[in-house]
Amino acid sequence: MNKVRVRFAPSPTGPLHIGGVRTALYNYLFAKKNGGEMLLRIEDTDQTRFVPGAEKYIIEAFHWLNIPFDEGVHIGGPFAPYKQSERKDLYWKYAKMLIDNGNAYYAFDTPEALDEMRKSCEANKQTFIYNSITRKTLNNALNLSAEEVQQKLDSGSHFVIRFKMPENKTIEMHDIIRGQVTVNTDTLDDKVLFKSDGMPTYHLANIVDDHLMEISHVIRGEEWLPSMPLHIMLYEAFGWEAPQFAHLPLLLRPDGNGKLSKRDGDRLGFPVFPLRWVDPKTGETARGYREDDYFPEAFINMLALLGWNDGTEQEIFPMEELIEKFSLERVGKSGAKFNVEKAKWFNHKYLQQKDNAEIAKSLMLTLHENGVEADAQYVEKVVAVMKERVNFTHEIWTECRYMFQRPESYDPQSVKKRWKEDTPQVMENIVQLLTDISNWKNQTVHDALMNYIQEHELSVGQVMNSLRILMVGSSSGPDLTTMMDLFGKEETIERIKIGTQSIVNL
RNA sequence: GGUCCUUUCGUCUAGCGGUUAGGACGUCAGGUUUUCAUCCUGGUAACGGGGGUUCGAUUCCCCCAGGGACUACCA
Repeated sequence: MNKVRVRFAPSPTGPLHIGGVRTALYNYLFAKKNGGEMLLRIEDTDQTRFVPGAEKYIIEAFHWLNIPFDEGVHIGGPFAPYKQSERKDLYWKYAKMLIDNGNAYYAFDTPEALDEMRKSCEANKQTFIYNSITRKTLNNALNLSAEEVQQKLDSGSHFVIRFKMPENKTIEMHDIIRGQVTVNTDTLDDKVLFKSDGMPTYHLANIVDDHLMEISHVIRGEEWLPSMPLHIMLYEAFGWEAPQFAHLPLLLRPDGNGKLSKRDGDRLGFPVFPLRWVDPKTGETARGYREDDYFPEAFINMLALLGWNDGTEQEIFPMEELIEKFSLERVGKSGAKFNVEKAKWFNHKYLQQKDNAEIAKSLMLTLHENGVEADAQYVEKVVAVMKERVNFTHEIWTECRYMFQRPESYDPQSVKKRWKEDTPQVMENIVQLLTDISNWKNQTVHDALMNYIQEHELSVGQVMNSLRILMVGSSSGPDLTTMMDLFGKEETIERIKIGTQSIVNL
């Protein structure tokens, strides 16, 4: 087998969505598994759809994901340039080559005329196909003399170049994921290869570049399956060896039907993009996994398992293991609905494995943004006790503010349930008791409280939960004396005093 | 409408002719905990329908139905 070379070839028409990320990921895994290379090529042959910032976004996304390319627009390489608009001059030669060998022809039909025909066919419940039958009656070189064609070209008439699809030919193709796929050429049309604006279409540019860049495997989304026959025919027309194809199943919407799309994220409350995206025209923003505080490793792990598994019951795979175990043969055939809960679960799993100091570092940023300055060592200790309780780093702040700030209010329900007539008196005694503790530690505080409770024949739950309300503001949170240990003696006593006063005043 | 792809618990999936159809997320119940969460244990829940082939089909074939993609001088 030739060297494995794959490509990821997005169009810079907007942010990369997670389906695209998964396609790139599978390309990457496949390449690395087989000791091959992966390149990033920008397919910007449609000038009208160009979105500024999209290319930068794509590169940044892969940087965040820690998926490196071996060659590409951003790093160059032996087959540069890697942007199709910069390769523009090259495609004409290949289009001409197909004309010369009879596999393509000039066509002069106007878009309006074709539109008209499509409409009238539709009205008659028929499908207009520009193919071996209809091409005989249309405005193209096949129906004109060489002189007429030359005259049109010389006079600067707008033209396109179309592929001359053979008549009634059965094409049998092989897809690594889907196996044998068979199509009859009569259902296909004479696709435009070269547009009147002087740019190639996707089909031409893609085939030419894949060939020139020595791509061995084309791994792409299933939306491209219908054009696989055209692409195979193109390789044949050029006399080139075609790469192997693998068409990945699509990522579907979690609720209803259809392909996962840009809008779904906001509606359903989860990002469909790796990074936050701000539309340069409208200013609209779309959430990103990075900004939602997912670990890139967790995000990748989740995505990898959406359509692939290694046949065992393992679900947590670090990147190295994904590379080691990945195979296209084990990629599923049917579309997968995206599930946010599972995504969160993956992040939870990765959070538990992470180093506390590292989490603390990131948490400090969140704290800082919220105007909280905390000691790094303290934050790390908080992380150690709190991380198992949350899915995301930032939740150690949003869900556990009491670890950094005194409660601002006291949950009425909890107070009603736990706060009794004699509680203020008990708290006053406890303040005294705690004040006398010289060796402030989880254990000593715990023992002191337990002794007090026993001596006064109080209920453990009653006392501890009242204290918890004063520490946290509600009936939740980690082990009480662990928390008190973290807070320190002074803060603990302050919280008891302040809280008791506030509740009494209610 | 046409073409192609696809179809196992609510979701992601294992299964590649003979299984009590397994796992994970979710959900429910119980346990652990001074609370909540985590965690642990257990339960719930699936082969779209109809024909074949076969001693035997979730598994192979055909038809239907559902779902998806494509059907542009967009990728």
